[in-house]
Amino acid sequence: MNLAENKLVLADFKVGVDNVIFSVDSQHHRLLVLLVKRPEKLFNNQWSLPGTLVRNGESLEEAAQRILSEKIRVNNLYLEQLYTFGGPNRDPRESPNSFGVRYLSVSYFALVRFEEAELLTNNHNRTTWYRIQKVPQLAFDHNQILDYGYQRLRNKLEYSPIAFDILPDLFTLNDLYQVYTTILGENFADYSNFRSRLLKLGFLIDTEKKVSRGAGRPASLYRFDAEAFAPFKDKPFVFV
Amino acid sequence: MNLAENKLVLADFKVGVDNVIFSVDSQHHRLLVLLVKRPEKLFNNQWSLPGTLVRNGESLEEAAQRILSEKIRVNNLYLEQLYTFGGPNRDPRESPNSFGVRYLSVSYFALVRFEEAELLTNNHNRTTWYRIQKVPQLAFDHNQILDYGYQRLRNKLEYSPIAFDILPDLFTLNDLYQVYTTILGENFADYSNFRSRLLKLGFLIDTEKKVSRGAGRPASLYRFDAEAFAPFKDKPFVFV
DNA sequence: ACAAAAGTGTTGGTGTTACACCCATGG
DNA sequence: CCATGGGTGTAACACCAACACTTTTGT
Repeated sequence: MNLAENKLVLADFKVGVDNVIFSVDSQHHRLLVLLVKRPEKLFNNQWSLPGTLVRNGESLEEAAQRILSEKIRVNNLYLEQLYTFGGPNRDPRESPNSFGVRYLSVSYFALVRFEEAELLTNNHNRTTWYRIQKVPQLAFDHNQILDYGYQRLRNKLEYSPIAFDILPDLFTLNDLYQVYTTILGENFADYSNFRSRLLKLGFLIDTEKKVSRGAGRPASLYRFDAEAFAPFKDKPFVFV
Repeated sequence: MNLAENKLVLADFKVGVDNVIFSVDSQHHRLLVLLVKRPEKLFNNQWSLPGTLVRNGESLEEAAQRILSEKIRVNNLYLEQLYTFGGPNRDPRESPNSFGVRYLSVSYFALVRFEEAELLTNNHNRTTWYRIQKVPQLAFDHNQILDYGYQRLRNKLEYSPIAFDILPDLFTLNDLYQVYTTILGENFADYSNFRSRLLKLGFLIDTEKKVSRGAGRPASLYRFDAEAFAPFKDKPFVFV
């Protein structure tokens, strides 16, 4: 078969799943992403997004769940599909003339709670949280995937209640505000209005419990009421 | 190889690309989607989204472009990736026990200008525009894909200048308003404010040319200035 | 040990801006 | 008859100020 004929032949694919897993360290106001150091020969010892290849009988989302649960133990998890990167020659395992098998990556976007997340298989620090600003060069096109995930995170934060998948069950209004400022940047809204607007919407329940963090007046602990949020589902701009 | 062993084996995929191609018939205020009647044995004569399988050396987007250019000739085109559907058993060509090859669909979202779009290969009406409300049951999971694309369309319309990929180069402000009402529904904004707000933003250029459509005062024709829009890129809620 | 100061959470007020609704005018 | 433009009331937000409750500091 010559090259011209080969161009008309259907490509055979292996499908990989790569996860962009975000978390927020509220204490230090840091946005974190989970990276793993590759044990495989290819890109050996380079940092990358945690990923795997899809097995027989496994859905894409199941593969995403599997690789996630191998790296980290969580109680809470938000997971959604991000984007599919599939140009030829994005994976060095492909032969240069595009004969043979192609590699395609379906990326997933995940949020976990930093305090509850327990890193597994952390031998020799091969699985670590990285500050988003300090992410090194990654294997494959994973920097591009990460950028895309970061953008999605900022967008979703504005209309979707994903902040509550990052925060613990009980949180102060300042905690919530801090999540927004650490992810979206300092200048996005006034705290005073942020407070009163969200409280008026009625899906934040004051538990009357108080916490003191260092000096200052103790803050009320709130929790998110998913049912009360239902009317605002997919309405744009609930937050900010 | 028994079933348990097989579960650990990497799946082999063929990758398909399916396009959700939207257009708006401004004259009749109709949102349209392009459907094709399948010539293949599988799902023969059922309506479906135009799609194809990815060939050797071809990127996903190239495949999307290819299938589009086979069905329709356009001057202008907006194209972006939509979602990847890849569960096992979504395609009847897969064997029921998930041995053998899997089929995965990367869907793309496209907008074309109705007046300029010329349907090709329209023998026996096998390629047609369908009103979104009248779409029949489609092959595979294409109804689901279409729903997802429709949702994306409505979302993007609010912050992205995609309306100008639907409208001709020159349009009246009422044309623009009609695009929004036919896609988003009647009750989304006041025409008077819609007008003045968009004009104040400065990316709509009045060409001073007038058109009379039936009775009434002639309307000014405007054109979209992409450069002047740049500052609003990715700013939420420019429109509506 | 007590009082003052400082720090943080909470609440309310004011001016500006954007929008819904309505009406007048022009071709 | 429809495009265009303007005018008014309301609601939301930015900015600012006051107050409440606690820890820290000074003597």
